[in-house]
Amino acid sequence: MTTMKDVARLADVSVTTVSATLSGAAPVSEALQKRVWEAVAKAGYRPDPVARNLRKGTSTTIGLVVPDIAAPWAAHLARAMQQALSDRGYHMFFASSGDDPDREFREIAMMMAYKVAGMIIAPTSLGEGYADRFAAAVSGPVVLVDRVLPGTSFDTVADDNVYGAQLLTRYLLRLGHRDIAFLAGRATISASYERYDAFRETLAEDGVSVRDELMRYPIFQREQAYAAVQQLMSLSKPPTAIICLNIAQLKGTMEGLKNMGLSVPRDVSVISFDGSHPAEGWTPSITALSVDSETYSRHAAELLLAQVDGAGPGAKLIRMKPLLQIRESCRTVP
Amino acid sequence: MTTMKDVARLADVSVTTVSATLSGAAPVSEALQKRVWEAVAKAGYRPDPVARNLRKGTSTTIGLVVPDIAAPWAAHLARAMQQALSDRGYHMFFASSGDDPDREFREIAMMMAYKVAGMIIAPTSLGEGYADRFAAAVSGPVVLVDRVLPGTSFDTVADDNVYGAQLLTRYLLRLGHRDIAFLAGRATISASYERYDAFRETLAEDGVSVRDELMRYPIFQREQAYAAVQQLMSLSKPPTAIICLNIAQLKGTMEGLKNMGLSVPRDVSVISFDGSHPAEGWTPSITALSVDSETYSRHAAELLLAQVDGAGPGAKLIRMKPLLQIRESCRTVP
DNA sequence: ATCGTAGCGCAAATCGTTTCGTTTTTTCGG
DNA sequence: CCGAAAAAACGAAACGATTTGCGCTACGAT
Repeated sequence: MTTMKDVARLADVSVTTVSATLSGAAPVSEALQKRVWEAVAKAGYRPDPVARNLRKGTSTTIGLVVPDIAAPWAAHLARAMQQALSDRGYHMFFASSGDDPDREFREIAMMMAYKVAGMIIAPTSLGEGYADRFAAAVSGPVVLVDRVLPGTSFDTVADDNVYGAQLLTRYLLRLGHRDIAFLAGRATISASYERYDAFRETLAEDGVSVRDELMRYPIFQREQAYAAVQQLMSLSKPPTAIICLNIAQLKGTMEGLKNMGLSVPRDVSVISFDGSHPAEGWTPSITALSVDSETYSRHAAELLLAQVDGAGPGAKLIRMKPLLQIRESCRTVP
Repeated sequence: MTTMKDVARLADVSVTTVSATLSGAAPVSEALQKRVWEAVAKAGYRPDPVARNLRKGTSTTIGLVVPDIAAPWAAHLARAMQQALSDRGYHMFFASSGDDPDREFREIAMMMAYKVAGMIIAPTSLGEGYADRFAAAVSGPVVLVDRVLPGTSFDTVADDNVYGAQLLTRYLLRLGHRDIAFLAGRATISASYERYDAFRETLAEDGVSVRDELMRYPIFQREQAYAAVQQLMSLSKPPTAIICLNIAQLKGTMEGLKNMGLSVPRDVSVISFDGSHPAEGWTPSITALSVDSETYSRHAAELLLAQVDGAGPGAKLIRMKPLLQIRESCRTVP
C-alpha cells in the first residue's frame, strides 16, 4: 500500500503539505499543490479511510437497521437510501434485526463503534421499556422510519396511519361492508396500533359496531395469517372483507383463501395497508394504500443529512399521506 | 470514550497485558486476568474496532455488492448472508451497483479500502473487457454469486442454468408447445446466455426449429417486457408459451398480457426461470424454477469463510440444481 | 532599516490498538 | 539454594492519517 509518506517523499514535501492539499484545510502554494497532485497520480495513492476515521473520530458511512431486508418496503428503502447517500459520498453499513431487539441493539452498538456518521433505523419496538432502552443506546444523528417511538424525540418518517386507516375503512363502508375482519400486528408497534385504533374509531363514527371475533392479533407472519383467515371464513357469519397490514399478511391471506377454494373479490374482499409492488402483480390486483417510496426515502435521507451537517438532533415527524389505489380485490356487498 | 489505557490504569497493569487478556494472543496469569476483566467491566470498556483495523490491516466486516437490492433474490441473499455471517461475528457493508460497472468498481474499491475480510459480489458483467477489469480490481477473499466470469478463477455459486433450461424447455415440449417465445437478457451475462443457449440446444435436440422472431433481447426491465409481449402476441402466429428470465420480466409480461385482455394459461402459457416468492402469490400462480435460497446463501457463506480462514483463493464452482415448480400458468396446447 | 503580520511549510503529537523486543518474575532440576 | 530456562509482564514502536504549535520567508507599513 502506498501511503501519504510515499507521496510526500516523491513530491519532496512534508506529509503535512500533502494532507493540506488533499483536504484543502490549510493554504498551500500553487507550485507545491501541483507537485503533490503529480506525486499522488504517479504513486496511485488512495487515502486510507480507516486511519482517517481513527484520527477524526468519524467516518463517511451511515448505518441502516431494519427488521427484515427481504420485506419489499425495506429493500426499496435500502436502495433509495443508498442512492441518495452515495451521491454525497457516504457508504452503507447494513443489518437486519430479525425483529430481535437484542440483535438490533448489538448491531447498533457495533455501528456506533465504527463511528458511523448517522443511522437510519426501523426500530423493532419490542420488549419491556423499549423506548427508553433505545434512547439510551443510540447517539448522534438518527432518523427513525416506519415506526414512531412515543416518549422519545428523534426525527421520524412514518406513514400517516390514521389518515390511511380512514381512507381504507371508509372505502369499505361505502361499498356496503359491515362485517370487516382486521389482521392486526403487535400492540407495541406504532404502525400496528395506530392503524387498528383508527380503524375502530372510523367504524364507531359511522355507527358500525365492531365484531370482536373478526379482530385477529397478533399476526405478523404469513403462516399466522394463513391460519387466521381460514378460521375467519369458517365462522357462521364470515366477514365480507379482510384488512391486511402488510405484504406478509397479504400473502398468507391470499394463500389461505385459495386453499379454501374461495375467490377474491367474489367471495370476500381483500384490502391491504401496504401496497408495495407485488400487490400490482397479483391477479386479482390488490386494492391497497401506497406511499411514494422515493419521496419517503428522500425525506429520510434529507433529515439525516441535515443532522449530519450540524443541525441539532431534531424531533421532526414527517407523516406520509398514503393514496388509496383502487384495484380489483374489493367489490360491493350484494 | 474509555480506552485500553484507562483500563490498564484501573487494573494497574500495562496496556500490553490488557490487550493480551482480551485477545488471548499471549499468556496472562490468572490473577492479572481477573483484575483486567474487572476493570473492563467497571470502566464499561468497549474496544475500538477502527483502531484495531488500522493496526491489524483487516476487519471483521464483509462486503456485499449486488445489482439491485430490491430484487427479491438479492434481498433474500442479503438476509441469509447477514444471518450466517453475524453468527461468526462479521458485520456487513452493502452496496447496490444499479447495473453500472463504474459504480460497482467504486464501491468495491471503497470496501477494499475499508479492509473488508471478504466480499460477496454479483458482478454486473457489463462493458468492454469486464472480466479482466474485475480481476484486476478485486483482491482478497471473494465469492461470486448468480453470474460466472469466464476467464477468471473465483469461487462462484450460480444456478445450473443448462440443467434448468432443459427442465423447463422439455416441460413445455411435453405439453405440446412448439412456438415458444424467449425473453433473453444481455449477451454478456452468464445467467442470460447460458439459459438462452441451453434453450435453443434443447429445442434442436428434439428437432424443433426456432422461430427467431420469437426471441427477444436484450430485455432487462419491466417496461421492455411489457412492450415485447404485446408485440409477440400481435404476430400473425403468436407464441403459445413465453419464457421469462426473472421477476422483472415476469411482471412486465403479466401486465402486458392483462392489458391485452389475454388470460394465462388459457390464451398463452407463461413460465419463468426465477421462482422467487411472488411467483407463488400470483393468480394464476406461476410455474417456475426455484432454488433453495437458504442453501444457496449457505454455500456462498461457507466458501467465503473458508477463504477468510486461510484456504487459498479457490476456483470452486457450485452449480445449484433448480427444481421445476409446476403451478398453474402452463397448459397443454389444444 | 525595522517591526509586524500574513502566508506557508515543517516536525511532532495524536487517535486506540497490536506486536516486537526486552526485562522481570517464576519454575524447577541439580 | 543456585542458576538456567520458561513464563509473564512491560515499554515503545508501529499502523496511516490529521492537527497543533512553531519557525521561516517575504511583504508592506512606519
